Amino acid sequence: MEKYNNTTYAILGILTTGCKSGYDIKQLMDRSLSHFWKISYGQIYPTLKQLTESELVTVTTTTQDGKPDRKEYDLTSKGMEALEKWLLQPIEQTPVERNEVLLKLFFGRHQPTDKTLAQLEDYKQKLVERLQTYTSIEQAIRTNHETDPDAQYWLFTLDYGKRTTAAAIDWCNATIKAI
Amino acid sequence: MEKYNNTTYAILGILTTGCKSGYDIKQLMDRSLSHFWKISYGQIYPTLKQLTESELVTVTTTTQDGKPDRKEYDLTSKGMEALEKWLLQPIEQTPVERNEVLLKLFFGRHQPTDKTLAQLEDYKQKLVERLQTYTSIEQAIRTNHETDPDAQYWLFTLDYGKRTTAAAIDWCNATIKAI
DNA sequence: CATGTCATGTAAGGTGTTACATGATTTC
DNA sequence: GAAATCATGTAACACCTTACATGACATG
Repeated sequence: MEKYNNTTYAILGILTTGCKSGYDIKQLMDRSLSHFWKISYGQIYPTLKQLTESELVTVTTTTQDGKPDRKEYDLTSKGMEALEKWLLQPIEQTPVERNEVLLKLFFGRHQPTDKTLAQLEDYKQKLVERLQTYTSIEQAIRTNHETDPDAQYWLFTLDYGKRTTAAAIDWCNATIKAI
Repeated sequence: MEKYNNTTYAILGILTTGCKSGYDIKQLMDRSLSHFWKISYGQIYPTLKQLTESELVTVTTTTQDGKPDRKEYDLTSKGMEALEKWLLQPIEQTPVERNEVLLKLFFGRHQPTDKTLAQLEDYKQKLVERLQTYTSIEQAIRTNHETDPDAQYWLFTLDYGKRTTAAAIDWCNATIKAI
């Protein structure tokens, strides 16, 4: 069995949720996975093509009136197997999150203090907005997917985002005070 | 003035701390910036070459007895200006941290519960180890760089790592209970 | 005598984004 | 009439890691 990268498995996984087209996949990603996995069309379409060639998915073109043609993708049993196998693989190593704010703060000595503070305030605001986004997503899942068997897991991942973001906001406040 | 990527500025910044060679830069990165910025030699050496060509740094080859030759890089005034200018630029957008654990958990419905729990336990352990690493780095900074004017800022970035990691550990515990 | 440290560098390949191209329909 | 939504796709380029190549000295 070939090996694929995580993004490919993400697409495979999303196809189990009812999303069928490249467009659908992008929608769900932006709405529900965006806080820990984000990809562009430039990745989605070529990956779907590749998955079709490897026979992990099949494709059907459907015509709709008033809307453009769609290509609908469905997992094959081989595709489902590949997904399940990947899920069971242990996670190698958590890659480092690159943080531009921390990078600049690391060299904060070469910057006027008021600029450093302004940057921290700005970052804090972005984090607060992010936290609000998470709350919106949470609401959306609770109302639109109440009976969805996936909902529970989706809320777990959201909770992660909420907790770590809240911790980052606390850090902003503490650091602003300390400077 | 040309534009460079953040990694290039990271290298420029590290050159202000007393590190002078590519090897030194890698050392400091691994020891002090590794929790929010990590790069390989495959990036460092070509970047130093490029910075020399752009005249942001100068290079001197020094011979040492018992050790290989070293190339020592020094910031030029043009280089220092570029660094300061970059520090003042506002941060565009915080990129999304890709998290394989969350990605798999998102599709947790297709995995046996005991496997999901095992993965969370594993992740938790890695986070605990990471927290310990941060504490070691903190100790190292407090003892080796007590009088260093950079130390304060380095400790701020470490505090970020500690707080967000602790929040992630809390999340692990809560999620393990909830499943 | 094997491993670790010090030290520099390149080539190949993977991964990803951005910008562009195309075009119909619906909503304000 | 403009903008948003729906929908697919490619080419160019940016960025980065891994593996390899080289070699001396020090430590156990």
